[in-house]
Amino acid sequence: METRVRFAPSPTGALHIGGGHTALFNWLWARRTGGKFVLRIEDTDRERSTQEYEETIMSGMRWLGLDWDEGPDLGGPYGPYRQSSRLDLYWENAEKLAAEGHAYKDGNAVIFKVLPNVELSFDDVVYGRIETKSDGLRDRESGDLKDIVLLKGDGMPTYNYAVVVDDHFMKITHVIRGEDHISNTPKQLLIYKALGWEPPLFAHLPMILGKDKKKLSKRHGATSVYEFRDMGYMPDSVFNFLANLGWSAGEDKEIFDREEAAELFELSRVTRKPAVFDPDKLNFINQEHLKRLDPTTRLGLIKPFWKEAGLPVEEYDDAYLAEALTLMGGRGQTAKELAAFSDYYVSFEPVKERWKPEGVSPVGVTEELRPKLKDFFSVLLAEPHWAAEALETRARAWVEEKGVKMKDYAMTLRYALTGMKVSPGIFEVATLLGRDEVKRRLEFYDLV
RNA sequence: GGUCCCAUCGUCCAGGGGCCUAGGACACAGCCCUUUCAAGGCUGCGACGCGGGUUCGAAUCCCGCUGGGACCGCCA
Repeated sequence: METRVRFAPSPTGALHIGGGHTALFNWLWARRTGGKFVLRIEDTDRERSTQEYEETIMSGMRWLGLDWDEGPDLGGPYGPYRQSSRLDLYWENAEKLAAEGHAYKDGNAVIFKVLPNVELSFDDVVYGRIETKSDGLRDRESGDLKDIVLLKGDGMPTYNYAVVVDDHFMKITHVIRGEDHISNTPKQLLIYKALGWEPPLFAHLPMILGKDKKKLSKRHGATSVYEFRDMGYMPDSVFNFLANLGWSAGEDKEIFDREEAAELFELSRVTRKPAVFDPDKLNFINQEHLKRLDPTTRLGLIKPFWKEAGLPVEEYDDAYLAEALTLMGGRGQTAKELAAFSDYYVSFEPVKERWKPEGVSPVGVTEELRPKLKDFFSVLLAEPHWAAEALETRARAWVEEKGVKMKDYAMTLRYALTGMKVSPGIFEVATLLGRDEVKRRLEFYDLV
């Protein structure tokens, strides 16, 4: 039988990390088994659901590379895929439950009667056997057995009811969702039972917690996938990072792409312990993916951040800019960081803003030192073969002759060209910047 | 309060009776490389929550405790 899984967000906010994690594992399982991944919108909360959020969630999923096979935009054989368009189905089956005595009406609402001592144990694909009875479904204060609202006063179904009806009619084979739903499962099982339907397999996923071990929320800073995009994280990295939460590819493999993950994924390897979101690890994974990018892709990623910083990106050709980024090597953990670290290739302005004569490590540009620096830079600028190796050879010869330290002069050059105390090899930087630009920058600081 | 779930380095994972003096990764520290910072290489720091069993042997199985978490909405 074909595997059918679904991700069923309610459009009451952007796609957050926890939702992305759930969607990702569903996607992985669908791709691994060659099955179908269904997107269903649970918009039964009329107050909070909006069309905008629905679109935001969908584009968040697309950004992560989680494509679905059936959904409100694509349609499919078991639609419609928006709960607000499936009301007849909910009404019909609620009516049936009421007619058979499983439910009763309370005004417009239809409420499922919970009987004591009903066996509701089930075998969770990741948690194993979960033993419970209907007796556990008690009210917080009164402690009485609590009936389950099926249809609300406004005619909309509740989550626990709609999810059963939809999963059944959409022929979902595996319900893969967060562990916070384990305790909802018995209620749903009760409804399956009353309706005489075969329940799907359940596979619950460990929660993602913040540093304080509490369920990840806004308090923990960035939680929507878009915030990560805006901070300069790549979708491949966020995907990779999320996939490693509650699952491992095995064999110490932790950097991978979607295809590899889809090939290796196994529900049986999903862990049960809640996972703490570690931004350091995300940074590392992002850096790894950043390093693996080809120059063109990398440039496409960095450009927006340069532009955002107000740099005249259009004045340069792509080959030059790509070369600059190649020179940057493994520096920077996010696109934003890499863009900030490499602004001096695109403009002299940020260099000027950072420059302080005394800021040059370790000695600063003192008037006493200036003549020597001028001599050094003049010699460099006079180098006929404008290439990193030739410049370095020339510089080494000069410092050796003068009996001074390369570091003092290289650092001043670095600072004048980049406005930073750290950069790739400064002769490489100078080479790429070109003789004219190097001269311009040095002249500006009266260093040549 | 009730029900359920979970428990290996600070964090993410591996290990599921002997291969474990517990492995990898992030982070952290140090060294090498070096004109600086990354990258890379090497080294170090660092965990089976506690107590009982079962067993020749337990991180691994069982029980209890403790500690976390989730749910108990006409929210999803």
